[in-house]
Amino acid sequence: MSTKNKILDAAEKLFADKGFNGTSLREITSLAEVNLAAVNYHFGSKKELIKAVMSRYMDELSPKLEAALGVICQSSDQPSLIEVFSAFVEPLLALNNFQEHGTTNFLQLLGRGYTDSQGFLRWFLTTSYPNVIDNFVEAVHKAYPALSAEDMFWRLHFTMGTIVFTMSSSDALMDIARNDFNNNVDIAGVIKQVIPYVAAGVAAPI
Amino acid sequence: MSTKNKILDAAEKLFADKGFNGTSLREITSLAEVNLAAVNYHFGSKKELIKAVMSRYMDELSPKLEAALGVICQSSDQPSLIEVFSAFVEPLLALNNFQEHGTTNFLQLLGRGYTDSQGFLRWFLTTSYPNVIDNFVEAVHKAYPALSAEDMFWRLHFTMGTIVFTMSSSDALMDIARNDFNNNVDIAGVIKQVIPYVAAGVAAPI
DNA sequence: CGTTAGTTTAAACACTTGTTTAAACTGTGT
DNA sequence: ACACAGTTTAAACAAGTGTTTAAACTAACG
Repeated sequence: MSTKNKILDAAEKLFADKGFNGTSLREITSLAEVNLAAVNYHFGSKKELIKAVMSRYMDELSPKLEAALGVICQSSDQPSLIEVFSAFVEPLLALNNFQEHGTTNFLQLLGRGYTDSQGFLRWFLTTSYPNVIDNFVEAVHKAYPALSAEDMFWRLHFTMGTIVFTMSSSDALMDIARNDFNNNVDIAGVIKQVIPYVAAGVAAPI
Repeated sequence: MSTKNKILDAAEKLFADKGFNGTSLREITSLAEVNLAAVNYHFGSKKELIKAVMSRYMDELSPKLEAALGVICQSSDQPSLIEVFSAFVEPLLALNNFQEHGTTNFLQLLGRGYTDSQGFLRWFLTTSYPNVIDNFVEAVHKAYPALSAEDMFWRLHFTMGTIVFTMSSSDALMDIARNDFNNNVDIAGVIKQVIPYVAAGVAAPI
């Protein structure tokens, strides 16, 4: 495996676990078993490394999401909100083939991107991958045409918050669920739980 | 104003803005216009300062929340979920009398507590103020008895995520809403938007 | 072989972090 | 006036941060 990929793998794991601010380059290079200076040689800076970690996932995920949402938009039937949100499931779970713990890591990283780093990552993501968001908004509008643009705006952000916040602490939550309910739930189980919740939230009467 | 309170006020503002990890003691003491060593003299460590900032709010808020939720629990009628969540509104908005921008600051800090600091703040809050959570769970159960303990657990965490995530980026969101919809929304308006969403989410069919 | 571009390495850089020290200052009570 | 507890202060501490440097290594090509 190349030095570059060793760094990306180690950084991904540590960033998801402890946040971008909370992870030092020395921790990353030590886990990756490469020299400290290799990060700046291959990526230029820590900020660029963060972008590279996120891009690796987004480049894999965004075409699949665009496609799945596009099918819903172009179908002649009116979709249910459950169907719209379910379009995310398979592409998200497929990240587990792409990388070990890919689904969890990506969703945790997404959450970090919103809370760490004063929003520079949010800006990077929304400007780099606007089609995903556009298709999503269109699909939701098709499923619930009565929703005004402003209500839509707020409810999509509430949904984003639910997903991202849940996933960024999903390890702790799954531990609690295991202890308190003897129910061995995994990331797919959490996604199954959250879809009815957000679908009902978006569908709430105005 | 005492040195201790000057530190608490400055720390609160900076913590809410940039997170616990992202704020240095020198930034705090410089904004508070006190000596650097004053933090360790009055609070012992940065960790204890974080706890103190949160405790100041929780000690103000938790009796009011317990009371408001207690009323619902002890009433003979079955409450709606909208009523349960509405019980939070007045105590939360009252924080604006307690401190400038108190509502926003507190909710942002709560969000930081879940994502920064590897969960030590979550542990501190749930063990220090268990009655609030217990009363809340009881009220929700009364409004929706069919919900199993496990489903309740997940949906309450989804709700927590919605609130906390929304509020931690509420400034940016309100700006967007102002630009895109010419609608001058404030924090009370956001709360009005979010209550139907979370109520519908928790009430979703199983 | 010798050259050269690409990569890895140890060391140092300048800077920031939370914490501690010991001296100076403050006001209150004797 | 003195003493003393409480508080503030400047300075230093050790440890950790991202980044840069220049030398060493590696492999491919003429």
